[in-house]
Amino acid sequence: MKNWTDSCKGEGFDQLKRGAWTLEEDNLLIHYINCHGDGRWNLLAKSAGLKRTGKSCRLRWLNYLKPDTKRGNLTPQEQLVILELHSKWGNRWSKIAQHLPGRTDNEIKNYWRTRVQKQARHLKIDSNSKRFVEALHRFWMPRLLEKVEQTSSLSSSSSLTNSTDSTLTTKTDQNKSSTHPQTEQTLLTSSCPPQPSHKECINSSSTVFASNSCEKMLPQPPDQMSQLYGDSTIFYNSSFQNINCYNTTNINELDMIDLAIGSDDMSTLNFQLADNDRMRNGPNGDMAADIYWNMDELWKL
DNA sequence: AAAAAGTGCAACCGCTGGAGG
DNA sequence: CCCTCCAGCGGTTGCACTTTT
Repeated sequence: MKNWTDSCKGEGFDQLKRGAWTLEEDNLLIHYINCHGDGRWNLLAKSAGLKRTGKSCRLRWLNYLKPDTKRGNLTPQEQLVILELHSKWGNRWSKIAQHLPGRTDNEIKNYWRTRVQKQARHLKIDSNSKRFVEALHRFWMPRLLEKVEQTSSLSSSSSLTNSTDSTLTTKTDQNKSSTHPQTEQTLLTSSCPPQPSHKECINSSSTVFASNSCEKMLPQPPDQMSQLYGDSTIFYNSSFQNINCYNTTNINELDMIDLAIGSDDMSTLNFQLADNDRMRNGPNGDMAADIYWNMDELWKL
């Protein structure tokens, strides 16, 4: 079978450009897609006058130029979703990305490799091991939930979307996040069809929903924390031990995905300290404090 | 101040599978 | 079926930038 690269080696592809995209190229691609739509990427690349493979154009569009693509650090909510879904699905980045509106599979993959795997290295645990997953649920995710709560209280007077995107983005991210930020601001808003609304929530029994009407399906318990998150509404409880995921794009065909996390097998987790509270009382648990510190490093927001 | 090491992320690569002729 | 084209996925790389020495 001829692969993508082979199919691009024919006529007209002998002077293909590679590497970083220029402002002019971005403008060409955006303008062309605004006028003609995307798809048929090889044809699109030629028609738009881009000396790029269709594959490269597709990647640039989906990962960077497409409207509604979020930039900057992942919010604690997004990190929670990633950790949960990865524990269930593994490296199914695109599948995970479907539950994080505005985030790309590439971004999630990079997050996992640079942050999560780095933490696994610090702990000297295989990031694919059950032990590491347990560590995530035991130590990391509760802390993320705390972050969510803090964010919630801090941003009660303003929308979370705005506050997280602005306050959680480091100077470095601002510098790096876009090659041509001003171009995106000015060009990406024009003549693009609205993206489908996407909602996710985690209910009182820690259930993740992807639906257009999850609020209708679940009463909202009083002790539940909820958070507006762009087009999504996310509900968390505080235990986060069992998560069920309902993909209710078609509500009549509820697709329940059980994300139950085995929380009763912590004996395999070879940490010296048993619980979170003790871990946070540094003097009594140096090792755990180290872990805690390392995780804080990861979450630098 | 400069070099080395580390980090983060955009972009590329190879592969797979579906669609259509 | 077989072949080609294409879209999409996950893994990997290259490099700009930051931090450390």
